[in-house]
Order: sequence, then C-alpha cells, then structure tokens
Amino acid sequence: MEGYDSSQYEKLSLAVDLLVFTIEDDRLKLLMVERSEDPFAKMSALPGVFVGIKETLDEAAERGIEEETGLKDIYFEQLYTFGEVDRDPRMRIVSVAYMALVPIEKMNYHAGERTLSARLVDVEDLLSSDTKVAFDHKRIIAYARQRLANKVEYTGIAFHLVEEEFTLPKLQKVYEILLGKPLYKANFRKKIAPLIEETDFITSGEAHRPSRFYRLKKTEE
Amino acid sequence: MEGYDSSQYEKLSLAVDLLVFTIEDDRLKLLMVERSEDPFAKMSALPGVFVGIKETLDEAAERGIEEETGLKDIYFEQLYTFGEVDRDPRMRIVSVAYMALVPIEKMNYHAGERTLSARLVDVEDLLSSDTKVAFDHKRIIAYARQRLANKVEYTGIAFHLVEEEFTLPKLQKVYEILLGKPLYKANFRKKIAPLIEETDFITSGEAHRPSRFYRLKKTEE
DNA sequence: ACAATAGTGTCTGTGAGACAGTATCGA
DNA sequence: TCGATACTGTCTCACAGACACTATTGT
Repeated sequence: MEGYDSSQYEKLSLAVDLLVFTIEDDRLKLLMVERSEDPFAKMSALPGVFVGIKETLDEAAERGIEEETGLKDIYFEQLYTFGEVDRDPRMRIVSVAYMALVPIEKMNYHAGERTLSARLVDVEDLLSSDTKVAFDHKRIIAYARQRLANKVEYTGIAFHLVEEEFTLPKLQKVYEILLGKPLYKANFRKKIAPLIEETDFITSGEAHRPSRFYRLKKTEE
Repeated sequence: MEGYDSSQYEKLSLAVDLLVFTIEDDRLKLLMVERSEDPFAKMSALPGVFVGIKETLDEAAERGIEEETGLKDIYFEQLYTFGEVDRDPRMRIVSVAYMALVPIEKMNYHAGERTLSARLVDVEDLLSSDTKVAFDHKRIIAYARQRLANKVEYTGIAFHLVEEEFTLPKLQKVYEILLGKPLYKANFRKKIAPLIEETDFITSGEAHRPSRFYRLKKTEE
C-alpha cells in the first residue's frame, strides 16, 4: 500500500477497455473494432486506450469514447478491473472496463488509428457462438452483459438506451431485450409510471393507434 | 488500447486497498492501520499492498489480507478502482479496492511492517464524524459501506460475517446492523428460511430460552 | 414464579403476474 | 370496416410488514 516505497515494484500499464452498448433492430449491440496488428490481428476486440499519467480513469474512458464515437456526454460507468497476468501476451496490462450506453439514434463510430474497422456486433450472437475474440474480451463482454441485465431491474439504466423523449412501447422493448424475456404491457407501465412524465407529443404516420412520448421525471438517476 | 505501443505512455503504480469488515459488539467495524510514515503519518488508513508485476489483482488482495490478518480463505470481492490523479501526493497510484468479510470469532490482525498499529474502527462513527483519514480512503470506505448495505438485500453476503454455524438471532442482528434498521423476527425468519438448514445444536447456559444453530444450505452463494 | 429471549400464527396491504377488454390510427 | 398496435381495468397470488401469542431456559 501507500506506505511502501513503490520503486521496488515494477510498474505496469493500465488501460481502459470500453463497452459501448446500443440497441439496433431490436437487438443488443456492442461497438467492437477489428485489430490491425498482432497479437490477434484481424480479430474483434473492444476499443480502449491507455490511461495517461495525468489522467483519471473516468477521463481516460471519456477520451476513449470520444475517439471511437465522437460522442461526449453519454452515460458511462466503471464496470470492473481485470488483472490477470497473461491477459496480453506481450506484457502486463491491467484493464479497467467501462460500460457506456447510447441510443442508436445518436450512435456513431469509425475505425480508429490502429484498427481496420469498427462495427456493431450482436451481443447475444457473439456470446452464444464460439466466435473468438481478442484477449480476454469475451469474458469482459459476458460480465458486462450480466451486469446490464441486473441493473435494469433495480435502476433506471435502460433510459440511457432511448432518446430523451420516447414512447412506452419502445422503452418496453429495451427492457425486454435486456432482460431477455417478454413483459406484460399493463404491468410494465404501472411499474415505470412513477419514473416518467407525459409530453404533448404522439407518434403519427403509422397504420395503427399512435403512442404518446414520455420523458424521464427530473427526480431520477 | 492494446494495439498501442504502450512504451509511449508512462507507467504507473497499481495498489490494492483492503477493506476488511467484521462485526464486533453489535457494530460494523473495519480494519485500519496507523501510518508510520509521511504523508499522513499517524493517521488512519486502509491497509494495502502494491500489485506485483507477476501477480493478479485477486492474488495481491489475498496476499494483503494474509499479511494483515494471517487469514486465508476468507470471503472477498473486488469493489471499485479509484484513479484520481492526486490521490497520493507523492506519485500517481491507482488503487483497486477490495472488500473482505470475516466473522469476529476468526478475526485477527497486527501492525504491519510499515505501520504503527492496526485496529478495528467503528464504521458509522468514522463516517458520521469529521475524522480525517489518509488519502481518499474515507471516500472508499463510504463507497464500500454503501455497497455492503445494497448487497445484503439481494445476496447472502451477510453469511460471511457469521461463523459456519450460527443462530438466527445472531444472523438477524447482522442484517440489522448492515441495513441500519430493526427487522421483525417472524418476517426475517420466513425470508431466510429457504437459505438455511437446521443443525442438531442449540445454545445453552443463558438465562432464557436457547436458540438453535443453523447453517447455510449448500445451494447458495 | 419470573425475567428474558427464542420462536410461531396470522391478518393486512402492496405489488407483480396474467389476461381480457377498449381506443385510435391508416388503409 | 379491418388490421394493427396503443392503452386500461381488474383478478389473483405471493410476499413483506406488523403484531400478538406461545415456548423454554436459568435464577
């Protein structure tokens, strides 16, 4: 701990790995990059950055998110820190995983400087198949997926996956995707009713009854 | 991230800070050490160790716990990683906080090599007073206290604060301390009944009705 | 017998789950 | 009018909260 003279210990590299989730076509998707360099060249990996010596972890995460997506001010939280010795075959790198959520309408991404491409991958498909993923990133994704499912139940985290103004059918779909099961409309609405407030807008142009837009009540998060 | 040549980044020191909780005299207590060196000499601090270059985070936490308490095989989990730039006034140290729980009957501790003493401090007293604590450790303690309260409600984490065989009044007390409020006996028992199983033992020697010992059912954690 | 704590029975209210019914749009 | 989706009313059941009652020890 801090009383030690730390110079007797070798220092190590600290990185932040980013899990940027969104919902597209009624599926949970995750932003991944294709690696251009070995190890794991041409394989999918999580985007990430090294933590600068004068940068907090949150700042590094924000910087990484902005580099990959151009987005600022999106929701993110620290997930867990992965510190296996041989995570990276080249050297010791400890990685702090951060999870970010962004509604698909705001989503944006592009290949980074050291990656061939960036794309949204279907999370359930990835986890249930035996697709190889670089480093220990598959495990990290599985961990994040789990956490996301848990937090949906007792927090308002799902609201970060829809725009500020949303319809209840859309929001319900988000809950269903994260929970992996269908919900009853009436019960769902009763449950979230205290968290939201009506707007004056409704959908239009579709061949069925329009739905009202709501927004999150101020008293939350 | 991992595609980078990390040598362009300065490396930093990574530590593990330990929060060893126990319950003594019906109060939540935390193991803290008194610092022998500056900065923060003579102040209370969390025990901790630096993470070795060939050591996982969990291994470092286990090693630290054993150094401070002599205990192995006690419950612990990673809490959160604190990475403010100026946490330590001397140099950049990122710290992964781990929380450990141990029943008071097994508890044991002694001053470390670079500390004056070790002791159990009352967590509520510490947090509600304006006692100074070294580094950002007070914040870490507050965070852990919060997490502990949350996890009591939806996990069996409280079982780690009692011995393998425990009476229900004792267990209830633990819940009450962690939750910060009294519980009804009857309701408490109904709630945890599915998690436990009877033993053949009961308390004796006290001037009132004896209570039965229970143990955790195998199907848990 | 009494003090003290262990342990149980049961009423009530709240909220999740389930399902059926009504409402409102475009075509 | 019809297909399709939005939205609501209500029954049931499980479970948490609250409280009163019974049980068993040592003194």
